[in-house]
Amino acid sequence: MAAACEISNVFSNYFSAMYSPEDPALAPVPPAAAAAAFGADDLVLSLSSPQMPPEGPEKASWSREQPQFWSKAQVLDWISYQVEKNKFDASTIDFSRCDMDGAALCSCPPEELRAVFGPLGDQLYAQLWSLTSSFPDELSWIIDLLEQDSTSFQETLGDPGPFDQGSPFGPEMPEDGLQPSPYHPGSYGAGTPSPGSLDGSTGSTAGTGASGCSHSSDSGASDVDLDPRDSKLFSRADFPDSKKGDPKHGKRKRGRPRKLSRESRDGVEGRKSKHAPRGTHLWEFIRDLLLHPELNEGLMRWENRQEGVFKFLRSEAVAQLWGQKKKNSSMTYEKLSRAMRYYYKREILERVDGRRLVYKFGKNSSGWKEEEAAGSRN
DNA sequence: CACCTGTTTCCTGGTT
DNA sequence: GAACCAGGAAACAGGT
Repeated sequence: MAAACEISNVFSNYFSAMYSPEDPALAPVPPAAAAAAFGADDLVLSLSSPQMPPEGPEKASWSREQPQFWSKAQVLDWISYQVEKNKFDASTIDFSRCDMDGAALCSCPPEELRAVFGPLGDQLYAQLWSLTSSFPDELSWIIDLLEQDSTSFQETLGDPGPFDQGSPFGPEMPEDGLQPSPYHPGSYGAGTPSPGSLDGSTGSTAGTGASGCSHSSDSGASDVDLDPRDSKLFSRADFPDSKKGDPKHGKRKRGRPRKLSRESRDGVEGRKSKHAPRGTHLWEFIRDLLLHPELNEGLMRWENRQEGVFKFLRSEAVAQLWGQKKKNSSMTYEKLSRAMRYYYKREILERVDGRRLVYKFGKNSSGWKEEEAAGSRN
């Protein structure tokens, strides 16, 4: 968090060093201003409306033009906006390589962006793409990664070897449940790409998504929550009035709020065929996290592998990750845990009384046992 | 289109 | 008081 707080300073210094503030049109929106425009809580990953610039009088100049036509200042402005929004540790950025205009930026291959921005590079690339074209599915690259990983993971369940006990994170997972990973708590993944195929992507996925708040105007929202009556797009923290117990309507109605009609949604955003493929159930997602420390990064751990007992180490982070998988940025541990509790009845999970954040796989779950994982999937 | 499943979202109330 | 836990209620999305 401290790193995130320093971002403003880092960029301010850099901007003031590079540009004099004589051109107000090009003067970058101070991150603080952007933050104010959004509300502090919105400085999280807003993957699916990443291009949404700060609103209001301070509206960013880059938002009015195609990236190809951005000036260097606008490029920096945009980068600063992304960094701030993602609470990325700006100190890891090689600023000397940020001196480019929009055209140069657009011609940067993802590897180059990754080299300059680290884990944020993939994100920037995606955002840039979404700005330059009508990027059809903003989160798909991340979700695809997760899906791919899930698939390959399923396919290689027969060889869980290094992931089971002896994961790259294994040694950092002391039984006391303290923060094991080398990355910064609270910004997991952002600084330390996992080894393996997901590397920065997973890191940035998790890191950004979990970097603090459980809501943003992102994919989940952009996907379906655009109904102005639905307070979710401008969710609770932004509009105190829309909080539970909306003063206008007294107590809030029970149950899940209605969402935007399908037609309206399609009008808003021509989504590609979506189909959360079956098989991506919550308990499987949890199981996969446990079996696959590369995705896990200290989010959860086995308490007793033989018994199928596990514990959430960073409950909100797991919820964020689940939310990202489901393209739902407003996922919280509260909600995730409700879904988990439904598994008790179905005996996919068993209760573990008296232990917080601890669950146990039940007899109707599968694939988590060492034998199952070690053998083929049957 | 109805129905089912698996969540998701909220809520009240209790516990740690 | 915050973070969890429990579980009811209702809505939603995808599948059949």
